[in-house]
Amino acid sequence: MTELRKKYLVKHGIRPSLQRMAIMDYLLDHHTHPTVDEIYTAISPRIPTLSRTTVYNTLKLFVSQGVALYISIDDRNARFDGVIDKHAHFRCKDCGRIIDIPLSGREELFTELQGMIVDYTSINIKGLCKLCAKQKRLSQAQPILKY
Amino acid sequence: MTELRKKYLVKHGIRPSLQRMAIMDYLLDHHTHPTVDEIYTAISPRIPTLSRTTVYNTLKLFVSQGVALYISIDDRNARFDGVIDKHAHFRCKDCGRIIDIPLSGREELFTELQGMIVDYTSINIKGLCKLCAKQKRLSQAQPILKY
DNA sequence: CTTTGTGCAAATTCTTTGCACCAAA
DNA sequence: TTTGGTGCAAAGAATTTGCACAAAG
Repeated sequence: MTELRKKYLVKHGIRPSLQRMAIMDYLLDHHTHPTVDEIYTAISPRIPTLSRTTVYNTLKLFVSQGVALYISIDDRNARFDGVIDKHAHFRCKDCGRIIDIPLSGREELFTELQGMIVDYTSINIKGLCKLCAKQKRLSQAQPILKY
Repeated sequence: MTELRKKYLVKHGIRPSLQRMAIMDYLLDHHTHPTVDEIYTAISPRIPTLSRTTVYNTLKLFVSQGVALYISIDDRNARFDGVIDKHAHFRCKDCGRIIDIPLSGREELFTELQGMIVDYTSINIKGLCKLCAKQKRLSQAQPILKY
């Protein structure tokens, strides 16, 4: 398990330090598109000497080596994704969750644009997620009476 | 001209102050997806008392009233667009320019996602623009000799 | 022993907030 | 004369930088 993850990093030219493994583990175990702070807070107890700087450094390295994606759907913080296959991101304006939206193939456009060289296309969708949309529908169907 | 712009703001529930008109003018005259600072720097000479706070306030108002778009393709700064019809944005990693990419219709997906309510979809593309791609091709074709 | 990684503290940058003054309805 | 707009200065938050020490090849 740990060996597998180690190999994964090495394969992408990343020396597998304790911190880097822990951060990669976190990304691959939690598909929540975490912020730097979320990662730091989660891992900190296990690696008490960990610093935010290292988390920043590591994520920057991961992105440059192509094992993580930088997601800019949240205006406040940078978010990161260890799942690197093509998919869109949906951000719910009520609960704030960021949900993966699979691309069915037809949407994988813009790999070529006359004369331009496309590296990467990101699709960000904003609105209400299923749960929040449902709650809204319910609260509208049975409005709270105001006296 | 000024009357037209005034009417445009009023139509969208925005009181047309000098500052707001100037900022909307700037957005509609420069399709460069400017940052707050770029707008501030450009307009400041004509309105010497202008503050960055007002630019922030105004852009937030514009976005909430639907006359401007918030663009998060640039990791460093918020960028804004006065052109509100659907199009994608391309950011060149060399020159940094942000270029509009028209959507041919087929790409205007994600207006409905089973159960979710979609407000807005943004498509951000990164790579090399035509000019920078050309320059790169040329420099590779005629490499500088090193002695 | 030389290169690379980590982590602290300070600095920087972008954005927001609180508040007083000004302007328009 | 009340509501809304502007702008200064300060605060806040996220990220970067400089540097010294630690670890690994």
